[in-house]
Amino acid sequence: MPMTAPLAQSLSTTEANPDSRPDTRFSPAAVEARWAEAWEVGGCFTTRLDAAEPFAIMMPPPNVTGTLHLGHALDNTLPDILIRRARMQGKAALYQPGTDHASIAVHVVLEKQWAKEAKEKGQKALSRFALGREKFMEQAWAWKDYSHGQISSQLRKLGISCDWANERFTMDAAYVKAVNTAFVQLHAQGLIYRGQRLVNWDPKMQTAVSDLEVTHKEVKGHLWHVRYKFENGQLYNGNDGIEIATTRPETILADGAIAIHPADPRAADLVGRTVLVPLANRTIKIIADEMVDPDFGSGMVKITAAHDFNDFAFYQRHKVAHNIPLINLMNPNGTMNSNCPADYVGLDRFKARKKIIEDIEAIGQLIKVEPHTHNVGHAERDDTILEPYLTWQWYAKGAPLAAGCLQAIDQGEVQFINARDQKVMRHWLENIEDWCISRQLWWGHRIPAWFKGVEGEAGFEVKIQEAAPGPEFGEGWRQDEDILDTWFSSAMWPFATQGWPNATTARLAQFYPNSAINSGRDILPFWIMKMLMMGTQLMGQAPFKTIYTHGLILDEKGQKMSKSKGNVLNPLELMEKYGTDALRFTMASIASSEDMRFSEAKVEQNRNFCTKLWNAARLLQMNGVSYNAEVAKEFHLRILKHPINHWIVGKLKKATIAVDMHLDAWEFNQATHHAYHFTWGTFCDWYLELTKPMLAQGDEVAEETRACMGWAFTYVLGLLHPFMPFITEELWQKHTAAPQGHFLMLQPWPDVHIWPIDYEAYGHTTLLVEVLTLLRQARTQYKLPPKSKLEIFIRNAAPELLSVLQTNAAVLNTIVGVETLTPRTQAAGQGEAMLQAAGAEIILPLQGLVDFAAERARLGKEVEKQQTELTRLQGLMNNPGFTARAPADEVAEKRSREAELQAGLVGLQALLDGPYKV
RNA sequence: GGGCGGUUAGCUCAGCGGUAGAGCACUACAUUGACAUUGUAGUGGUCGUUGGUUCGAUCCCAAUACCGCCCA
Repeated sequence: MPMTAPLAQSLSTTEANPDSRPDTRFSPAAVEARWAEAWEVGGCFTTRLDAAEPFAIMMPPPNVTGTLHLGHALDNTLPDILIRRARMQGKAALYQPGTDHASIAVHVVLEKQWAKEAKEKGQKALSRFALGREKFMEQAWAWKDYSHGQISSQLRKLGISCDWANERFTMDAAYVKAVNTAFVQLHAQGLIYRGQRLVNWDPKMQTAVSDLEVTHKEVKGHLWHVRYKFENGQLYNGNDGIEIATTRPETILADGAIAIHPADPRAADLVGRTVLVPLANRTIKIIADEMVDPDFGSGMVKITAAHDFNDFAFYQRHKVAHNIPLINLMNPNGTMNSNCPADYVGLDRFKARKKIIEDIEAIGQLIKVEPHTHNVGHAERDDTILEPYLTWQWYAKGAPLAAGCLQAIDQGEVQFINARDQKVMRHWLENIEDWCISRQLWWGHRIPAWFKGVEGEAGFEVKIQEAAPGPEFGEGWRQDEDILDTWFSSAMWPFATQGWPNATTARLAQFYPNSAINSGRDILPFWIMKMLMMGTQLMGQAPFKTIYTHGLILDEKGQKMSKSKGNVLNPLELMEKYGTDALRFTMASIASSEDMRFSEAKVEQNRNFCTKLWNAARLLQMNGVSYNAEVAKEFHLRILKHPINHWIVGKLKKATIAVDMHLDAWEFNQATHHAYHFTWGTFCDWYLELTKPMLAQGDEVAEETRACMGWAFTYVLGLLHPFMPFITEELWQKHTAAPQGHFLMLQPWPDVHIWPIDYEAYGHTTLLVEVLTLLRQARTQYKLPPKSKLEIFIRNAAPELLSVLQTNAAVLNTIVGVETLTPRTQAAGQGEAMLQAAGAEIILPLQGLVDFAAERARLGKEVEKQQTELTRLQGLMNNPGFTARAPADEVAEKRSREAELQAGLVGLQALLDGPYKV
């Protein structure tokens, strides 16, 4: 007989067509696209700008460098869960979307593209300098449009509920205005200055990068030992010169001094003498300084102030006393410049190194070469070996900006979800250096500074202002060619997105400071610290109240995901295969401040969870249960009679409280744990099983149960909605009696605190569940045929236990096959098994089914186990320290457990000594 | 060299003062019944080591070993 006929009769009125009976599996693809659009069209994402309590989080703006990866999925799912809950709680929830122009990263992307295209055509790769600034910017904007389109469509697919109407890009006109204003203000406050010093220079991109963007890597190189001769063939202690070891021989041509440790025994003899720089034939002084490590190399080092950070510091200490030259040997692209002898001019820095070694060897001054491993700075973005390089740059003063942040932290204005972040942040702030904020790139915010004359020379002038200097300032002004570090603009994200510097915008007043910020721990110093600086300085208040960071997503083997390793998982593919809800739930369930191992198996597990939920809905539907807003509204908890219905209300309340508590604490993994186990383990495995016989009764119990099930499931959907928006919306809409244009997404969050709970009824059901569990165990253990029926007895049962078991005779029958349950006073005898449950003895007549030896062994083990626990408890009770000092409920609890064990042991022992005696 | 973490079941991880939990894996049984993307039951751990605090320590403190990340 086909299933559909009887089913159709039991369908709820809203689902009259039998053909629309849902399949046993949830098909996410169509459903997701439909709701993503309906929510947006239905205005669900629009931020309330009324007096509601604000809850604002700024999206960490993805770089417009391509498409999103799993890290983005995590970064956006977590805040979206809180935002969706806040929206349901009736708050003015704002998840501020937007993208970051990602200056150097976009430069790298474009250059890679050109290199690829050129290779295909067999041509030489284009450089941005050949293209020119204007054409370059056109290409960059085109790329931005492409990447932005990808990103926003992916975020929509992820179900991220942000206020798209207010989306921002860090290079929008209004944002540019904000950045310029910030630069001018910070300069006026004396926090930005121009300085000439060594920077980390990327010769490939031809720009400065900040200290934080330098990755130190171990590189296998060499240590070249070179003889520096004394002038005119002089000898000291029989030597015609000194030995200097260097890892960078190409800088020899710029040597300005030799340094030796003052405590070095040779120092007395050598300090103050001069030596000849090989090949250059200039004389330089030997100077004492404690920076030298006497145990490294030859114990003396050459000083090349324009090409080494330590040497530059040495230069600052000694330049006045010793008139040390500061020689720059390189062009911005890493080739040797005209300060070198003609033979070297124009050579690439690494070719020059090779040639210099050859030339020094040719004149007999190369003593030896040793292999040597050392740390070399690489550019984080393009992996080029960086060059310490002398340039003029703009700097932001670290210390005063950090002071404001430290004050905000000290005063508790900002809370760190992860205590360690506060330690790390303090460490950064307390050891801060000035921040190089200018970059010699094009894609970004051109610095609002105007120059006249040659920098470093007399008559040079600078003006800091948003517009070009007018004619009243005379001719010859030019705007600084440089742009700002990307982090300068993203540091303003919490307020520049809300209308700053226009201080009167309602959004700014409502949403600043933001409620929280969320990001990967890896950008704590880049972004979160910079936002703290800008916020405290420009807004006078920390930009957010809560800081949450998470670790990195690793693959299932604990390795970093990377294209070269081929272990990258694409969120879009996972969403297609398992559904967005499964991916979102997985993200929340693995969220951690530590690095997280991600695996497809976890997504699969959560896809199964979706299937479970889907089929639970099917069961309700097949039983004529409606679950929707109307049912929920008309349902009155106070009129509930049946203890099992009271029980599920209590369980749902407990689960919701737990989910709320963990979400408040940003403990997403714990929140999903409670939501998952309540839904699957309590609601589906127990409640939906317990209610089957209740519904079959067809009386007022069935009626009440049907109503309660529908009510409870409505709230289960609400509870799960922030984690799994699509499937929950689909199920809710499928049967909802709510008017058109209503969404689960906008339903009130379960307000469980007003739910009355009948704890007595709840407790009785707990007893019932305990008995059912024991009987299930017994059925397995005694290998009872699955469909066999039992006639059992109960002894020493408390009246409430007896009552709940008798009330639920149908449940006992359906779930554990108990046909009759009869109280009796006689203990278990021959051929009977005894189970201890809820303080009573349940007796199963199992004539012929019990292996007496095995049963004796089991009971013996049980006695042993209980005896061990009893002994421990008795020890505790005899310990006056415990009874006197432990909390009273703790003592009372142990005491009652002790009594329970004692009674139980008597029963077990009686069985062993009586019917089970060998 | 400095800073910050981690070490709990075969694997991945929760828990964090009253001698331990989940998912996966594994074992047994079940399957016309919402769901085999299933159900029921079970196996599996001296919570890295050593001290200390405490009536009581996986949990707090200290030392130590190993592993990891960040900075220099």
